[in-house]
Amino acid sequence: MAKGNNVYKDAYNRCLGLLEAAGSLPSEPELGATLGVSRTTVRSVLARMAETGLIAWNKRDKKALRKPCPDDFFPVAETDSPSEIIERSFVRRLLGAGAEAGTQINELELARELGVGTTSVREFLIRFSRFGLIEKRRNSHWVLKGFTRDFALELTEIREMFELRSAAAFAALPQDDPAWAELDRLESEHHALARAIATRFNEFSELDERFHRLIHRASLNRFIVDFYDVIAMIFHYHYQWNKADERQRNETALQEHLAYIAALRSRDPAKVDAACRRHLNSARQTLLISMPETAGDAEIPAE
Amino acid sequence: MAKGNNVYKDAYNRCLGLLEAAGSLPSEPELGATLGVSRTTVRSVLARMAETGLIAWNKRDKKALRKPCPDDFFPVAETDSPSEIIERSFVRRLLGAGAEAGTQINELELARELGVGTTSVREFLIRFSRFGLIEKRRNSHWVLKGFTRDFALELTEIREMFELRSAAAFAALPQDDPAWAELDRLESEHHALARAIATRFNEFSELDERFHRLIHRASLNRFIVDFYDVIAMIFHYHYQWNKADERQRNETALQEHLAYIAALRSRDPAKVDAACRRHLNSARQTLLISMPETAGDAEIPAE
DNA sequence: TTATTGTCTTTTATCTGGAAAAAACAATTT
DNA sequence: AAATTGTTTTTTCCAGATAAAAGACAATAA
Repeated sequence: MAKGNNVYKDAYNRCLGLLEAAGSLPSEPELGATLGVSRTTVRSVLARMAETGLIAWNKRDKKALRKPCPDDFFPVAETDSPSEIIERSFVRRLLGAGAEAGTQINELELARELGVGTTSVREFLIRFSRFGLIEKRRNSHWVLKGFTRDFALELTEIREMFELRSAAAFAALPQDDPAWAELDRLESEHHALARAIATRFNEFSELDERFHRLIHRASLNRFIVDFYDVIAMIFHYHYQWNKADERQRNETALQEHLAYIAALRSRDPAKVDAACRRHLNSARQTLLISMPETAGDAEIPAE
Repeated sequence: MAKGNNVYKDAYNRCLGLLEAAGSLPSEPELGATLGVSRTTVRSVLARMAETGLIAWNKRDKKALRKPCPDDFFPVAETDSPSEIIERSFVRRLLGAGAEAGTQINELELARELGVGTTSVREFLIRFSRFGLIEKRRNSHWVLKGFTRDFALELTEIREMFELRSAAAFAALPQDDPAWAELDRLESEHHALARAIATRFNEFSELDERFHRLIHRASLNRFIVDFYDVIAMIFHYHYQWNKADERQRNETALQEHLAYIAALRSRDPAKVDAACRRHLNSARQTLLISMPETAGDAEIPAE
């Protein structure tokens, strides 16, 4: 037993999408670039597509012979890498119930439950430790620190410090910096979403992340930029199953973003600071309200 | 092949020290606590000590029979875990020369050169990635970002932000907080070292770390506390072979610490801020001056 | 009783092996 | 020539195995 072939399966599934849209496929290197995989994987994908009669593959020609049907796709469960499987399942437990602070984490047990090797679990835990939710006892087990109110407060404290600084840096960016064009684009997306907020409110979180990452990037500081991963992880998973008031919450945040964007454009430090503070305050409130009062009494969502 | 026995060897060596100092050894659990290992390891240590005629071990009695001689110690090279071996050697290269930004890191090659398994190398790289000096390409190699001037500036920017906030929090600590007593203790150590600075200047860096960690802890924020690990790593390794002006540098810093401590005691936010700024400024200057102008032209110290 | 020792079980740390994926190289095709 | 395809080599990813170390339980001594 060795490496799984999830990269291939995932690339294959995505390639089916491309095929359906275009009717034929580009060169191997180009395909590799768009799918984010090597040519070796691209060729495996093409080989199978030819085999199953999806395309006629002759050197440069890759014409679609028929539309992909649902059966052509690999089951999504098989397109995840062990590390993705572990992350989803681990974070779900962690942010959900039954995650009393102080609980110890057993690598072997986790590996068995999830059907992955211990190496993957270990590597995941090491990677995950930077989020400040678990801690290692030297030569011994990991300990859960818990997704507590304290954690949320510590997280938001840093976030506010970093974002205020980034926003100030953003406002000071020269007029020809590409970030301004990117901000324009994001603003239009905000307006578009605002017009259809009643039905598309669930698209906000992705926009939110792109917006804040853009701001953070203006800091030109890798530690600030990287820290946004922690925030994004928490928001991504926590709100995924905490849908209370989602629509209202997103609508408010969207309007705050628009005000924030206007402030950035004004390039007036005081206005930027005020708009940024207002938004971060409400983001903090939203997070705190949606959290269990004491660790461990949140609802666990069905898998 | 499996796990090495470096924990045992290291514990054994340290236990020889205890034996020499005390003439006899305490109970197994107590010994385990002082050495930071389990009873299982303690018993292996005792067993060997009995075998080699160092102690007479009969249940509760563990009397020294003779003084440990140099031959009794395991070679220090054998007391390091693979992960420690990798860290030292990797960081040495990284902060030294031949570490052009953009260079790619080969797990297999590194493992072979250092005589360790690839798993250890992988785990090390994952752990090390939080320092912001390397970056992973998905499904591919790691890339060196380099110990550059930019890195130093980004690092110090965060450090200053965090420490100013921590220092303010420290000054606001209630009078009965144990941190004040700890500060008193550190102050005396500073005074003691100041009196003997001519000969003991090299003891400063350890004191420096303890002092700054104490300050940072007052933030009560795990992200701030954890970030000090990045700073400590850089200072630890970088200054280990950059000894230019070490004495003068340490003497200046020591005096700045004393002023900083006095400011904290005054509990006057403006004074704290000023003293903290002064020290951080000179720390930044020191780091920048001691760095190669362009990445890769530093001297590599002999191993 | 309570701490300590003796023994047994579980878990971690690390190496190895091998398939998947990437990367490098060579041969074609436009 | 420049890009694309065909082929070979290298490297990563991950499961499995195992000795070391930790932890748990039982027996014994103070």
